[in-house]
Amino acid sequence: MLRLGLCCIFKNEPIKFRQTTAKTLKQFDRAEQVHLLSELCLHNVQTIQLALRYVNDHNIGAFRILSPLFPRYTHPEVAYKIDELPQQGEIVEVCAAIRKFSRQNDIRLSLHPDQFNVLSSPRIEVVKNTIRELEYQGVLADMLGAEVINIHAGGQYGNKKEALKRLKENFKHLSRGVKAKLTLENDDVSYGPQDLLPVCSDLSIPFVYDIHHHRCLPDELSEEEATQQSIALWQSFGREPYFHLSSPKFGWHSKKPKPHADYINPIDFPSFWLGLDISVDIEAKAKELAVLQLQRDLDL
DNA sequence: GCATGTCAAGTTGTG
DNA sequence: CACAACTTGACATGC
Repeated sequence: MLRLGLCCIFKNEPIKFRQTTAKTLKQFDRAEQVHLLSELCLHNVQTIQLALRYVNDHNIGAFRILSPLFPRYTHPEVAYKIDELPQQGEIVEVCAAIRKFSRQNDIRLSLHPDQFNVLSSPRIEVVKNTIRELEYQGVLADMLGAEVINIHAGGQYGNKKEALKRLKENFKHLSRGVKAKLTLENDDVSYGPQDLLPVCSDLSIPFVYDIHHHRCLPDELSEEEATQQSIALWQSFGREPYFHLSSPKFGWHSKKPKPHADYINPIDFPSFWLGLDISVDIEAKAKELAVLQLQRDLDL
């Protein structure tokens, strides 16, 4: 079965996550801070429940959880742990319900930490912050039952080989739980499938194939080859492959094909993906509307 | 209310 | 050299 996945948020559905900033929090004393953070964390996990109910009702098989679900969890000046929050009990209960619901209904959950997470950086501070953030994502993943923590390989710094070597070295410093969930994804400017498949193989982690990025940054591998090699790697771990799909906002012939369009043009869905046992996250600005539209277009 | 500026963080390519 | 782009705008502030 091919399953489509929804990313993070909704366009039309009244399912909204909440956020705050460190600047706001710093106006309050610690007791007030944890009170506000508690409200936000509880609201956000309850909102995940709404989101999963929606995706289950609409035959959507995967959901990507937005990174700041626990707002400012790793911010150096306001960081906190769930067991500091007044509503920790409720938060933990809702998370248990989320794990149960997604397991019973076979909904895959993933995380995609944002661009500040760079395991290949030559700057020690950057790597330190990355590890801190990835460990937070690991906590989130364990609480919610997410299976994948997916990141990019980072910058080139004029020497991709050296950068990937640093990435592999820094990977060792992650906890076992995070290592078991981490995946690498090809990006649109630096690292293609050909660069990352061997790295993933070395690290014994899966490779998330983003075909839009591959079209922005082609390499010697064809789309079919990248697909096959990614599937082989996922299957070697007994796991279902994860792919990403988006359409270019300005068309493939424009100067900049990178920005994502509101919807997926069915032309951009590779015909050789049909019939495969894979999860395809739909990265489109119209969110749930784009997923439903593609389901109709592909006759799923 | 609504418009506007701000928010922790990295790296690259474009105009 | 400023800014957009990347998985994603939401929130605080000032009128």
